[in-house]
Amino acid sequence: MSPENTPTGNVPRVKSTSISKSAPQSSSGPLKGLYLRKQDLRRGIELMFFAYRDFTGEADQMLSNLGLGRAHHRVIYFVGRQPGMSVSNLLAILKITKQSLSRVLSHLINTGYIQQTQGARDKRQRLLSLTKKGEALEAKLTDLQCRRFAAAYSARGGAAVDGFVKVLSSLLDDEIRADLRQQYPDHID
Amino acid sequence: MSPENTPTGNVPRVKSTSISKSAPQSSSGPLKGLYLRKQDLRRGIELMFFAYRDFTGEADQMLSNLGLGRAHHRVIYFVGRQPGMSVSNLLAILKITKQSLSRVLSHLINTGYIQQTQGARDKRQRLLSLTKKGEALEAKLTDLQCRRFAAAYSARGGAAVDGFVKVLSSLLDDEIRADLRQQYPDHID
DNA sequence: TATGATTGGTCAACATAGCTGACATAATTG
DNA sequence: CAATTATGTCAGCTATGTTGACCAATCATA
Repeated sequence: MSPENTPTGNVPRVKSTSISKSAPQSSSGPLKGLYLRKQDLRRGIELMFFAYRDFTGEADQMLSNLGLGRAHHRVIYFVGRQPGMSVSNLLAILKITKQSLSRVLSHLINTGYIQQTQGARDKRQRLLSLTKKGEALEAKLTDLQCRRFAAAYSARGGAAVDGFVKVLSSLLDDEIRADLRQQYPDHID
Repeated sequence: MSPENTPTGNVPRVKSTSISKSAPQSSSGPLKGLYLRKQDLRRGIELMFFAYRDFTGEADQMLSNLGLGRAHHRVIYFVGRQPGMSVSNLLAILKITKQSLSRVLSHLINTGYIQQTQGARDKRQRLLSLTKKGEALEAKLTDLQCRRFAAAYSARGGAAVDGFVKVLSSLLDDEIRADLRQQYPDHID
């Protein structure tokens, strides 16, 4: 059989785990707020897993047709977001080693998606930017993901989007949240 | 390049991107809803990337101390969530190949985190469940992640949590959303 | 100006976690 | 009995992360 999906007989049913809606919670005191029940927290965990997978899935598919992977996508995305970015800046965002970055970045430069120019103030710096080809790909990939977000956002409305952004922000490590707050002037935080 | 952002400076400033809150949007028709501006959608993309990384980071660390990885965590999590689950069921949830699953699952069985029993109705099935050792690890890992969610949820309140769940649900592929709706009786959808 | 720190690159080796293809075994089902 | 299903296994490939060791150019400063 095709090993991946097609549950055939047994669909992911989870009766046994699901505590009934109004059942009191064993591990906690009284009235922690209904959204803090263990089942709600676990739903959050699972939603993150599934949503992240689906969110990246379409782009991953498009990338693999070009012989690229998700790591290339990240580089293209963040360089496109901030052209003229230095390598160390990119490393700080991605939080991977320079050896890991080197592999994908060299490939993107060799295949004409990214160009680098020497820094004016500091000549050691390689300032990265997208080529026309890189811009075209970035636009296609970002459009794909933006469409998914636009659909979700408009299906749920502004109040839901607000809550979404607030909660996601609070899931971040403090340091990262501070960075993002700087970058988005009207960030909800 | 993409017409929306273009900082052209190098610093992580995104001033040029940030159209003022009430400014009309160039690429779209009138009044698509303020949260549908390109910058808002990109913020969503980035929040997903950073939040997912931070969300998994602490557990990854704990796992690596035990010589395990994120793939093991997923298996432990979903088996813990639904004890007695069959291998094909798990494959359907994880959407990886049986060869990939085999590697981590065998390891978890050999190291005593997971046990399997023959199915009663269908003797071909291997029904998976956590051992005591597995339960202990699952509890530690899930608690870590639940604490992060509990902090975010209580920092932002029930309305925000509601929006968070709604938007994440709408980011899912339709098929997955249907599955999750079944599993959570009071799922917002 | 000499020294040390920073920016960036490179080689080599390794680990994790995905993938494909091919094949095997046992049990169920028609 | 034959086909399908559930599961496992061997072999090999790829993408993307990791360490560790070095090197070169440039910058900043004592």
